[in-house]
Amino acid sequence: MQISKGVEWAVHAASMMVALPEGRGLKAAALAHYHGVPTAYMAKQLQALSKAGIVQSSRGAHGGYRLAKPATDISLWDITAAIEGHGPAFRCTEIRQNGPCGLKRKDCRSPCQIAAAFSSAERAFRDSLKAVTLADIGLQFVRDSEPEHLSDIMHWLESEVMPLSDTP
Amino acid sequence: MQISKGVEWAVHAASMMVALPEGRGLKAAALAHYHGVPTAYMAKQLQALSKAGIVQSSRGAHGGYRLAKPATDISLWDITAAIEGHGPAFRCTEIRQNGPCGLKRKDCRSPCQIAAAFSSAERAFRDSLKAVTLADIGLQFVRDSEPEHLSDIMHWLESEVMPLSDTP
DNA sequence: GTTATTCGGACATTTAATATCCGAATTAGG
DNA sequence: CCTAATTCGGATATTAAATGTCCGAATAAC
Ligand code: SF4
Ligand code: SF4
Repeated sequence: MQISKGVEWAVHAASMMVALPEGRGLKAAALAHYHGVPTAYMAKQLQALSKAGIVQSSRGAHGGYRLAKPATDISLWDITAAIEGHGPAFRCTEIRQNGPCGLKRKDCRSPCQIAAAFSSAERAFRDSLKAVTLADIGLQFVRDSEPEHLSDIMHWLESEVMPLSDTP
Repeated sequence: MQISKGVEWAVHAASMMVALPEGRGLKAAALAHYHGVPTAYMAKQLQALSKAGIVQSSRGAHGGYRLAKPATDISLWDITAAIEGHGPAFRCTEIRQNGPCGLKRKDCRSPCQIAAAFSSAERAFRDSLKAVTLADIGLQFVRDSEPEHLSDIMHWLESEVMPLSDTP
């Protein structure tokens, strides 16, 4: 019942990419250094986002990552699922088929009330995260931050994002 | 983002206790054997339920477990929290304080939008599980099961529950 | 008081999360 | 066109957590 901390890192990295100019990217090392986390492990999360089609990667010199689609089309659930997997949190092991009063497999066609209740709770969790997009996060962040802090970030971005190829 | 399978076992065990006659109990070994799971590990889950005040335990000869309060007052969330802990699934490591543009601690008094979104999603999850009680599970189980199967269970219960002390 | 029985917490083992490394692929530049 | 620099990608260690096991403390029957 713990969410991997890689999810937190991935969300932060993706949020940073929202502010990127069109056709530019950020390399994994820069994102890791900015957030003060191990480079190789941050790269692993970006890899997962890439496989899920959330970010686009360019290899070789002047390569890096950028968002693969508009920020309004990327929800927090998309990122969470990309890192943690799409499988359900409550894993039923069908122990009702065990023991002295075990049911036959044919009597287990429909999930029991217990499994249904957890499934419903997880759906509520997912729907809540699906309602929040990276665009929302970015907008609120700009609103709530000190102008001075935003200026620092823009400055850092320019120093890292400048030398980038625009070919996809 | 995985729920321990101990939760599944604990819910099954607690559901079984709903059917117990007043003042009777079931020992850990019986519950474990009935569900076809390791005895000692099932005992561990029951221990957690006991500490959380969900079940009451009696030691010594003819000891065992019984529900500590009415089935209508025990929700699936109560059981889940007893096994998995009450802490949040999304653990914020405050990485916004790291790196070249790190914020000062005093600027982090309020949680950011990311943490707030996950907190809200978890609340939705909890509320959904809180709405389902052991009484609901028991009632639906009786409705959906074959009479033959219920008869088997009653038979087994009588053979296990008979020799029990009624002193708390 | 003795003994049989059961829960309780302390102790191994296995699995998953965390962190790291080096090769494959691509591009810039000559 | 070829080379070298650079970056991503998957395979590989390490650490933490979940899973599974054991024996002592406590209780009740006799
Ligand atoms: S009865 Fe429900 S929770 Fe139990 S094993 Fe079957 S589907 Fe899973
Ligand atoms: S910005 Fe939000 S998610 Fe990131 S470290 Fe701070 S509270 Fe956590």
